[in-house]
Amino acid sequence: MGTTQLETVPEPKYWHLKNVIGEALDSEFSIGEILPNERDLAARFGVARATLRQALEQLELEGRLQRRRGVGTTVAPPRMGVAVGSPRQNWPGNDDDWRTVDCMQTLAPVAVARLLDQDPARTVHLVRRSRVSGGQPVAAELLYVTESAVPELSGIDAPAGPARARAVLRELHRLDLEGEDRSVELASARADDAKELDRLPGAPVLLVTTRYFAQGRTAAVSMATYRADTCRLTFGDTGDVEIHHGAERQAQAS
Amino acid sequence: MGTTQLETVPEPKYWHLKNVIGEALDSEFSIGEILPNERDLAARFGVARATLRQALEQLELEGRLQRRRGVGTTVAPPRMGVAVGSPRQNWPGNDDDWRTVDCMQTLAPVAVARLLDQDPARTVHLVRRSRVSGGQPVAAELLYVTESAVPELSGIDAPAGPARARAVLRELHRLDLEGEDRSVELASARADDAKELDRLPGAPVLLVTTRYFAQGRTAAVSMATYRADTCRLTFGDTGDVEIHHGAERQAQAS
DNA sequence: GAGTGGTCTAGACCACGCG
DNA sequence: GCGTGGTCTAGACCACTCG
Repeated sequence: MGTTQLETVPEPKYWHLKNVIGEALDSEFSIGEILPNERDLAARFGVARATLRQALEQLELEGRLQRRRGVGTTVAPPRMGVAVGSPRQNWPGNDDDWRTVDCMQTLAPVAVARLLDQDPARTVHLVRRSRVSGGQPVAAELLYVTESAVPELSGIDAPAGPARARAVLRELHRLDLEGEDRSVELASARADDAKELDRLPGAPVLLVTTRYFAQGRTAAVSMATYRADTCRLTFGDTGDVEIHHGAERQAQAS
Repeated sequence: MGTTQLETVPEPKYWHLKNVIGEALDSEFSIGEILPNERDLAARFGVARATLRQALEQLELEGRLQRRRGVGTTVAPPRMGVAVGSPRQNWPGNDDDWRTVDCMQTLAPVAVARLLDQDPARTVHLVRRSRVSGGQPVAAELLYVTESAVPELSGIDAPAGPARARAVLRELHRLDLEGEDRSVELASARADDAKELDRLPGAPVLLVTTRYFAQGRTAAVSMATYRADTCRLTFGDTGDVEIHHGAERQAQAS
């Protein structure tokens, strides 16, 4: 990465900087390599640190850099493809790479109650799961299950921990899944999700909301929060993929 | 929106600010209403403008605010649900809300050539389309079509404009679509896409990459860039949706 | 304790939209 | 021309990680 002077064009400096550094990442750095620290980089490019940071933020958003406080900035590996709802990915049974955390009985937020098409005053089972892929935490999920979908659990009072969560998932799995309904949007990580995903609060995430239908009703709603910097969500019945990576930058470059 | 003092906790000011303003948006503002300008707001909350801006940026990322240079900051309407690939949404025929822009013959970027499983030295048809929903531009698409998928066009030399684009789509539509393959990831808008989407370069977008299979091969690849601030991508065969909105904030609030 | 990224400040000027 | 948000600066201090 040279000490190149920025041009004097009307384009923002941070935009140039982002492109210059982005190209340097492709040609002069390898995955996992650590960059010089922000103060040095800023001095080298002759800009204020805040400006340099604006460029790095963009590159991090695009999944090309990873920054950790107290450690440094490293070159990120290509985003990993994470399968979302191809062959009933999340419907229990395939505990693939989901780790069941715990379970409690609570009131669903009104927005979730609406998705469940249920009275907000009725309690639901709330199962928390987290998904790990390639050794990295990639998603935190809140799974809201209506009590009517898993009636056998009404009497059970297992401790509100993993055991109970597994019981709920087991009962849920007994149902015939009739369909699902999904949406994806950009959000920022809530404090607790951020912690679980090893990010700072407010980090960009992809919020995947799924409704599961069974017995002619909405049986459960999942709100899964995926790290936007490290994940590429994949859909589709052909479960191969993993072609598309790294070099896609050239298709998307300015 | 009061002149509330920020607490003296170790949480970042901009995070508090974001929450405070976010709550004010729900309770004291209506959609489309304009907020006081940044300098006033910063003074009112007793913070530097940069700090206030950090909070507003987050809210904009979450689709709750809309900021336009030279105009001001307004309260954004709830994100619109945009159907992505339920009943062959993009496969020609349904010109739904897609507007065909133009078409040219060019070399595909190597990443796209790889997705097409084709020699990067072979040219492709590149159709540009843009999608409008609710009067707003929501997506810009680059559709790469292999020449072998639409052989009838080899001899044609219509002017490289909309007419030619429509011809390509027409031929493409003749094929039997055998399957598709989709991925969604966060990206930042390239300069030209940004312009088309009425955003600044680098604005956060959802990049939807789709491979279309026909005749046992990959016939086309679409790279569609959706505004992340205004769109919620919806999937699934039950094409209703539009329940889930606004109030979901309570499900996602810190 | 040294070094990193994260937050925050108080200014300045620029680019754009609109009357 | 005025007011808006967008960019940029040069500093300061904080929170975290690690040797």
